[in-house]
This record gives sequence, structure tokens and C-alpha cells, in this order.
Amino acid sequence: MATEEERNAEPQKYYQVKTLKKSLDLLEYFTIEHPEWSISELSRASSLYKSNIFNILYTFMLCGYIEKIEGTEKYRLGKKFLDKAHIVHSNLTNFDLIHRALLELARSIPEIIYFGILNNFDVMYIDAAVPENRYITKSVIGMTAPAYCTGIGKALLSACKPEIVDKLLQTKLSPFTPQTITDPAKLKKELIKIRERGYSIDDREHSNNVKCVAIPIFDRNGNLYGAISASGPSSNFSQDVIEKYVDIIQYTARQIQPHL
Amino acid sequence: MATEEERNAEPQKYYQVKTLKKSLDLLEYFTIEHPEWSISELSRASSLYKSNIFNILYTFMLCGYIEKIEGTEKYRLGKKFLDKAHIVHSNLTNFDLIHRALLELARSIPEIIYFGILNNFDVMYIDAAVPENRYITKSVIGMTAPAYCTGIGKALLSACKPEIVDKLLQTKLSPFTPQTITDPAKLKKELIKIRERGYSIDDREHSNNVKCVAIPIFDRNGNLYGAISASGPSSNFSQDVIEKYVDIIQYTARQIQPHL
DNA sequence: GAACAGCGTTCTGAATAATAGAACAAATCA
DNA sequence: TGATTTGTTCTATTATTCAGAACGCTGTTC
Repeated sequence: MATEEERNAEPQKYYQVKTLKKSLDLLEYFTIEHPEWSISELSRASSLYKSNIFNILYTFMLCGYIEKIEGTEKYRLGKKFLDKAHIVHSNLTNFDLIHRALLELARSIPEIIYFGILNNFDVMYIDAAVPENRYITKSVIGMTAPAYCTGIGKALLSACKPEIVDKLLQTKLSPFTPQTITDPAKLKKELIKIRERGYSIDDREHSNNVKCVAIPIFDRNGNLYGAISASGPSSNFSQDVIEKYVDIIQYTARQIQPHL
Repeated sequence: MATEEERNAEPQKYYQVKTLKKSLDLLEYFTIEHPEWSISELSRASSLYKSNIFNILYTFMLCGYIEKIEGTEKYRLGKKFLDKAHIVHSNLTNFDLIHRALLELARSIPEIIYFGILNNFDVMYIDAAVPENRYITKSVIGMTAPAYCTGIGKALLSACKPEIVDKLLQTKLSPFTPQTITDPAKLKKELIKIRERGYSIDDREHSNNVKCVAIPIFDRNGNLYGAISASGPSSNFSQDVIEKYVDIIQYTARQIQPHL
């Protein structure tokens, strides 16, 4: 007879390499908010033995995925991730076409222009362009945000496979601002509306005082490719302005889509 | 008595997690030139068993480090690397200061402006800025090139710890163009010269017809922080122009260095 | 259309590798 | 000074890995 533990256990995936899984899970402790960890800290947080963590970090370090910070006993993620990210980035076909499109949009629209794709339930920002006289203070590539409360995210959700949306609607939609849509039924309606009119608006749903308008981009076969947005202070985004931006972005979209 | 195999073997690092090492080594097969691999291809290339690779890729896939390409039996690196690269990137202190500096330089200098750091014997490009009316066609972040034949690389080598240069000089300096410095003694002299005058020139040593001028950047304590370069068609870089660019970049460097 | 060759995937137990836990020196703190 | 806490070394036991066979599928060859 099965013990309680056995019954409660996840179905044993015999084809999962536990050592590897454990090691990769350890990397998740290294976040933007907490990028540096000592062996003892990791040991306490993960309830793995110090010697075990030492071995794993040592191996990651051999391969460049972890670096020891000079002069301290702390570790952080290594530059190898930049190297690998460069390869992932270059896998995205027609990156240069998108990049040029963003730069051109940034000349017509005095707001930050983003390109993003769907990664699970998150938007992942892949590229951005900034108009003259504006700056982006943090790096964009690899930045993520929940899809359900961002302009690009909602544009992507409105155009992606229904299964993904169905699954998302079963998760908790946490509020980021008072404007965040947290009711699944309301979000579903919103996505249908976006699908019909062809663009999404993020009205301070992720950050206070930030508004955003986004349009999904498809490849020549009609498959969802990504989404482009213009994003800035909410005071800049009256309904008139939004419609103007939609026209501009849609014009660009029509130009590049046959080449994707 | 030790067998031949035992004597020839690497000193057994007992604290290296072999399964993890092997798995990470597998990721190295996924390059820009060959980004997509099937299980059988990897099996032949690595001489690991198919079932073994299947397990490893499955586990990487669970964590987002590997993706299966839809409709095919091929795998490639996953978006998790972008996520992690974002964290590595944000670890670089004062990124926004550097970014603004590059943008300003791109307004005074009509060439591509790069910022890079030393990663082993390679330059890793971290950020770039492009003047109006110019484009960068490939993504910059995470891009690497050998240090000994690039402007930023030589600037960094001229200012880094002597041990690193000594080790580099023992490796083979492969030529990329007829201009590449492949003689260790000549490179050593060149680095001394660069150190004395404070800037480096890459005269078509990495790419034909591409010239580049670079200067090292130090933090407020005088530690090497990175290097900034201007890079473009060799015909644009006469000695006069180079000296002008050096002045401009050095002026910017003097402004930001106290804040690094 | 039968035989073959390739693929990804499933399964198992012999053999390997991982790691718990003790022990260490060195640094830090009280 | 003694008490903690740190990273690191070491090894025996145990848990995990993975070689190798087998399977079902797809596409190709004769």
C-alpha cells in the first residue's frame, strides 16, 4: 500500500534529471532585487546542504554561469547568460526588420516604442526604440511583465491560441494598480474587444500614470509574431492621440508583415 | 600502480557535479551558426546516448532554458536566457550613466559607439548607440569578440591586470584579417603603447575595412570598469579624425568616471 | 507493399555519481 | 579570549543516473 507521501508525490517523471533540475532551480534565487548570494544564505533559503551548494556553484562557475564577486564571499549570475541571450536573440527571425521599424516609429511618435513576445503568461520585451531627447534608464532586453495588465500583453493575448488564455484565466490576476483588470470575465470581454478593433490600450493597469497602446504583429502566414507598443505618461494619451498612434503603428505593421 | 588512464586523467575535482557539467556543456552546441539541434544530431556530436540527451533536454525545457521548435523535432535555446541576461545586465552598476554617455557620444561622432567589458580573453559588448540615420542590424548585448584584435579589447587589455595579458600571450593569436597582430611580442609592445597614450586603434584587425578607436574607462577608485569605442568604415578614420574622437570620448570619460 | 532505416520516446536495473554530514581552518563577533 | 559563522575538504552510503534494449512511428527504397 502506498504511503501518504507516495500518494501525494508528483507523478514521478523518470526522465527528469533531478540533479540538473535542482541546480537550475537554484539559479532562480538570483533576482534583480536580490542578485547576490553567499553559500550559507542559499543553503538556508533552499534547505540544501552547504557542501551541496558549494559543488553546484563551483560547477556553474566553471562554465561561466555563476561568478564570484571579487573581495566578497558572494556569488552572482555570470556573463555566460549574456552570451547565450545573444544567441536566443539572434534566433528571432527578422530582428533587424523589427528594429528598423521601431526606430522609424520613434521618429513619428514621441513615446517609447517596444516590441515584445509572449512567454508563457508574460510579455517578454525584446527590443525598444526611444525618440530623440528621451532616455531609457534600464536595459530592455529580457525584461518581463505579466501579460494581462500590459498593452503588448493584452494585444498578444487577444491574438494567441485560446488555450493559453483559458489557462491564464484560471490563475490569480493580481492587481498592480487600482486600474488592473483582476476579474477573469472582464478580462475575457476586454480581449474580445481588442481582437475586434485590432489594438489594445493599457490604461494605467501596470504602472500608475503610464498609458500604452499596442498592436499585434503577424507573419505572412497569419501566425502571431509579436506586438508593438507606444508607452508613456498617461497625460500624453488622449483618445485622439491614441487613434493617431494606432494608425501610424498599423501602417508600419502592414509594411513589415509580408516580410515576416 | 596507476594505469595509464589514471595518470593521464585530469586531477579529479571531487567537487564538480558531473551531471551538471555535462548538461551545461551540451548547451554549447547551440551557437549562432548552428542554433537548432535534434536529439539524434546532439547524440552523434556529443557521443552521449539519445536517451541521456532526451532526459537532459527535457529537464532544461521544464525550466525554460531549451525550447522545442513547433512543428519540427528540433530544439533551441529558450527565452529563460533572456530573462537571466536581464538580471546580469542590471547587475552592472551605473548602466544608465553609461547608456546616456553613449547616446551623447553618438550625437557628436557619426559612428557606432560601443561599450564593452572584458570576459576572459574576449570583449563582451554590453551596450551601443547609433547616430541618427544609421542602423545596427544585429543585437549587440552579449556579442563577443577576441580582445587582442578589437579596439575595445586592446584598450581593456592595456589597463587590466598583467596576469591576464601574460596568459593571453601564451595562447594562439589567430589572424582574422591580414592586419591582425598575431605575434605575442608585437602585441605586448602595442599594449604598452596604448597604455602610454591612453587610447587604442583597431586598424582593420578584426574586420576588413572596419577601423575603431577606443579608450578604457575606470571607476572612481581607478579600477578598470570597461571601454568605449567608436567604430566604422576605415575610410572615415584618418589620423586627424581619430584624434578628434579621442578628445571627445576622453572628455565624456572624465565626466562620468567620478560617478562610477 | 514489404523491408528497411531513421526518428523520438519509454523502460529498467547495474553501476555510477551525488550528497549528507562531520571536520577543518579562517574570519568575525562578543 | 572564546564562541559563532564562514567557505572548504573529505568520504561512505545512498539515491540517481544513464546504457542499452525495445517500441511505435514516419518516410524511403527497391
